[in-house]
Amino acid sequence: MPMGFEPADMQRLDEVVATRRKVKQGTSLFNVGDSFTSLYAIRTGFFKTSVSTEDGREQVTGFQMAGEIIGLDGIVNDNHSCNAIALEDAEVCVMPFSNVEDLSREFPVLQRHVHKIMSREIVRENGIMLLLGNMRAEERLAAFLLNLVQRLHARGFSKSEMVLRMTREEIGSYLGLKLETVSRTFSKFSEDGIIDVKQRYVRINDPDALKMIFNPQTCS
Amino acid sequence: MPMGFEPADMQRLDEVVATRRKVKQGTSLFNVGDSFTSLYAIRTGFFKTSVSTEDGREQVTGFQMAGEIIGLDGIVNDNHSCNAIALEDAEVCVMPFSNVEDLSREFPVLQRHVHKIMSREIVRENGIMLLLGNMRAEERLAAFLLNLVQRLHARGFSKSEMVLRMTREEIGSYLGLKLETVSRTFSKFSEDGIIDVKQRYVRINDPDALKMIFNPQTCS
DNA sequence: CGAGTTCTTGACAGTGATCAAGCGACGTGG
DNA sequence: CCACGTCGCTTGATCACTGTCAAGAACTCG
Repeated sequence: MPMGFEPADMQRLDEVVATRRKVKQGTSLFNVGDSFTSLYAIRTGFFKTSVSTEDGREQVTGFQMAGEIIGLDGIVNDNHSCNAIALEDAEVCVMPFSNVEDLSREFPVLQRHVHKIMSREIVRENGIMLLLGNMRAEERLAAFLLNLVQRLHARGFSKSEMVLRMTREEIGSYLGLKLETVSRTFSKFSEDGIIDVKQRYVRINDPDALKMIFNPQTCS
Repeated sequence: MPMGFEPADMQRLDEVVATRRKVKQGTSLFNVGDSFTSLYAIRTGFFKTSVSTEDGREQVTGFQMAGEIIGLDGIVNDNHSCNAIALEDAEVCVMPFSNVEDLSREFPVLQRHVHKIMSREIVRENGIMLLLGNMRAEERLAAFLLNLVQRLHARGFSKSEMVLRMTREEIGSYLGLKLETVSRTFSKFSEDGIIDVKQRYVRINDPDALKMIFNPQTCS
């Protein structure tokens, strides 16, 4: 939720959230073609969003965690254009979009917040396009790990350790790689001592080395 | 501009546009790091937007033509995170974002319009991620040509002919390919009789063949 | 007309995909 | 508690697509 509200307004702003909804691991919050009614704020759990070609090739478009918003894809056509699937048991706040729009007109700070969330998503996707269009496998995975651990750290988790919620195949789909390449790249990072990997568990031993792979200029 | 306005409102809505601005071919409307103040509606001309890695690799994130909106990337951080460069002499309507927000609160139909524009951009980028992550060179170029000619046709141009405003290198950057691969793929399509190419001029002889390459399922 | 840019084409190389096999972890049911 | 089956992960061998390097042609614009 955005900062900068008058306490008196907080109660009104609670009105954006209609209900909560639990989503079991492996089930979808929404799918391509579902009619769009609401945005969802993730309270707990972990999601992936994906789109597909007609012939079944899947592209994971993002991994979302607590505090992030999903469903923005549905606004333009009143139908969702991607799938949102829980990678672990999750709970979301259902925010009917008409409520969001009504209250946005009343509270400029909420209006601004909504605009920033959408703009942030556009900028994030620009970054992924750069990754998919220009980077090599090692750079992609380094960027992915740094991004993930940074977001987890912002939520109070470790700066260097994490348990991945997604499979190698899902990571590969997100990064435009095959699962074997993801696995091999993990192994290489591990052999180089940059990380420790054991299945879903990853420990980053040398974050600077990852940053160097991701971005050789910034010798931080 | 959005449909469904009362004529009486039209005059107020003109207030979103503060000024017009001409942008000469090869110059930028804004660059990474420029402070964000306005969205821009393209009146005439053709733009590319791009982001870069620190070490100078460029990713074209989109090509924009008359009627489309650029600058949405700037909202989240009050700074632009991509470059917008005119590929031909252009003119844009400058829409100070504070005007957009103020009038959005007054006119729900404008508010809805703004939200749809941002959502459309998110969905478009999802599609590019799918292209960059999963498609082969021929599929990427077929998708690109079909998309471009469709947008031009919607603006009253030919359904089958076009003059590209961008170089092979810029197409390649957008599609995650090198310019030589773009050129070779053009040549292959031409040898197969699917298109005629002569430098920037492209004529689509067999749109169905392109659709088949792009999406083998839909045997339209 | 000429310089520079853009495009095409060829030869070769490299990154990551594909195919294949085996291992390890996890969960379920006996 | 253990056996077994499934799913996910790792690793090896080979292949293919696209990238790289290079040269020359065609076009553009001052």
